[in-house]
Amino acid sequence: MDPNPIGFHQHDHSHCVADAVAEADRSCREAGLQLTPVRKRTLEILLEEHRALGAYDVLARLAKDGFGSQPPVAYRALDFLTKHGLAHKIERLNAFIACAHPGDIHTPAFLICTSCNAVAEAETDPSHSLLSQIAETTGFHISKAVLEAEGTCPNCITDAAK
Amino acid sequence: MDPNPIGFHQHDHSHCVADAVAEADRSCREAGLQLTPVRKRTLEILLEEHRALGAYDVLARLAKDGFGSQPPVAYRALDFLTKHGLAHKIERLNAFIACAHPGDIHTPAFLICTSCNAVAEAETDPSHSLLSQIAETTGFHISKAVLEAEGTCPNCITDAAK
DNA sequence: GCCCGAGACGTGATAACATAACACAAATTT
DNA sequence: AAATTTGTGTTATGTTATCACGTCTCGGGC
Repeated sequence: MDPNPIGFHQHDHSHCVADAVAEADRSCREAGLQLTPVRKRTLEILLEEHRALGAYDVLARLAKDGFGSQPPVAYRALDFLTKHGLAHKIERLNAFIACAHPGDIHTPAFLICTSCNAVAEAETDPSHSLLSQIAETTGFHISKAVLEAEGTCPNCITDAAK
Repeated sequence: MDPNPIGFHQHDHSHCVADAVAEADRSCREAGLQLTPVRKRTLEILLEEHRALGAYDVLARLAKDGFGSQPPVAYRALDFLTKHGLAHKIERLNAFIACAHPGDIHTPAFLICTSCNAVAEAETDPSHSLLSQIAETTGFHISKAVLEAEGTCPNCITDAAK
């Protein structure tokens, strides 16, 4: 598997974890939100792995770092992060991933490679989206959208062709 | 809650269950698939309820009708139905619903009302979809897409305004 | 200073969702 | 007749998620 699956290309993220955490720190302070130690550590874990992690994977790491070892510890931290746009839940995988575009207003769309398990977050323009159109014609008011596609990423397509 | 939430409007489906089952029967025979008693009954259950049902809800009904009472019984029947386009899984709800457009080639999109729990299946044109565009620009090959929106349906918006 | 409510965290317990592994039966193939 | 495939049932277990309760801390109001 691709060791650093970010949008399906190699990437050195030795610094980007720290940068992203600092940015999260700043934006939380600005919004009056508490990025507490468990929450911050949870975000770091997601950023370090740079892939979709199950809540129990996160929990195991948190426990190893001296935080609580029971499921609610992980779920509460993940709820906070997802609620405030710092992470997303991939419904198809029952897993969580750090947001690739924090701060931006966006409806995230995910591309899940079933070959290498990489997950890429694509930026989307909400106004053009299919779901928005449907909503408009039916009178349905959307509060949250889930857009996820499963398939094969460019890297794995190339590999398979060999 | 809306007693007959089909696309968010009232609907008499006293006959449509039988019709849909007959149609499924026919298409399975044509495709060389076995619509066995458990599978057929599972489809009927989904059609009768006309809403998203958890696998264990389905299982309880199957057991009451004399079929097996263990989870695999329901999961296997639901797998068969979803695999062959007779039903869909709503990932956001971990629940299953009968397909509203069996036979058509379509990427289903769902509108989930968080107020009355109704789920509507919208027809979509795969070629226009947002995900297709993303796939095209990134070189990702999509095998399956999940499109689900949560929000408030027209009926509940009207009710809330009163 | 003290009380109090809100928010955060930790715990044990349990609920809800899903699959693995195996036995048996029927239908089909060899 | 034996082997293979497909379907159904069972037991057991694995995985994901929430409930309920006690404690601590931090701010604001008295």
